[in-house]
Amino acid sequence: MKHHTKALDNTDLNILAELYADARVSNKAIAEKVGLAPSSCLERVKRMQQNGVITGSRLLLDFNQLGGHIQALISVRVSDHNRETVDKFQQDLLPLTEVVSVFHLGGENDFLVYVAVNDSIHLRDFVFNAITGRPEVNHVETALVYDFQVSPTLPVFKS
Amino acid sequence: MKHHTKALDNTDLNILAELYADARVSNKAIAEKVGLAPSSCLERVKRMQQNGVITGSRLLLDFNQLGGHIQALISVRVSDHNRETVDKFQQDLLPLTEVVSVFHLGGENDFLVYVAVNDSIHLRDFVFNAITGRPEVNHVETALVYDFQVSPTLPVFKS
DNA sequence: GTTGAAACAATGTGGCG
DNA sequence: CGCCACATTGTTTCAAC
Repeated sequence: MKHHTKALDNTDLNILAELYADARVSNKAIAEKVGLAPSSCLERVKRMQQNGVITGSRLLLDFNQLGGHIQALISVRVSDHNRETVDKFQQDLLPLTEVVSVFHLGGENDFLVYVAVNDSIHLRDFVFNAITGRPEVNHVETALVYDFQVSPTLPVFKS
Repeated sequence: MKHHTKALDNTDLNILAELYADARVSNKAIAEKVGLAPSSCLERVKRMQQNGVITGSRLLLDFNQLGGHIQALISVRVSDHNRETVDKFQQDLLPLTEVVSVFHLGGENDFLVYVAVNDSIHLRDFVFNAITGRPEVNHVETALVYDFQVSPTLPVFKS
């Protein structure tokens, strides 16, 4: 995935900052903000998609209004840390409709699974069916998510 | 924030699913997918933004290619669970450039702070300056994030 | 919700520094 | 080589139904 490319310049980072704050902003608006012609700006965005710097975009939603009244983070420890076991866990869990995201961690817990579900019955079912039912799973701990906030600004990294 | 509105219908959910998978998809493409005229589709998207169902959109980025070679989840316990303490913690942390997102949790840990930083020196500095330096913070534990994956599909909730 | 027209944005080409 | 201007194509948006 390391598509050996030239480093991003400051204009690239400015473009990413605009898109990070609002992924639906128009190319023309970005171009104005960063001081480029629309065609040049679009060229850079396309290039960053090709390079894999930009990997996609997501909507932020109020899951509560959609019926997802419970959100939880499930900490999971597995008995076996082979690459196959780890990859399979992620690949099995990510497509499940309840799953929003999956972290693979170093440290005490191996995974953190962020889920959104209807209600506590649905949460319990999910944990039994998708997590504790797996033979490699050793330890599970579920914490309710009261609030989840995403920064609107791109992290800045020193060159 | 509960803008008492009519429930979302199935077409609304289909629109959200399209935008969730790719927030930059064009309105015309959504309209085609869900079988609506572009004008009606746009009207629904606007309505859902007004209602607060759609709260924003973000780019997904490869932080590594941006120089964010270390990502971590910092678990934090605070000594005081008043609303003011909790709100202030989130409000102080979210604007920091290293912070990607903040979970407020029930359970043993009160917060989980997801950060992306340059290197381990930067991580150590962040933890000292932004977390352990706070008087209300009781307990801190940092876990490296080896991998983070976001589901491309919207959770489905039973009506 | 739809249609259709006008305004606007995205995108490809060629030329300039 | 990257940027810009311009022309073409496609998209958004609004009014009328």
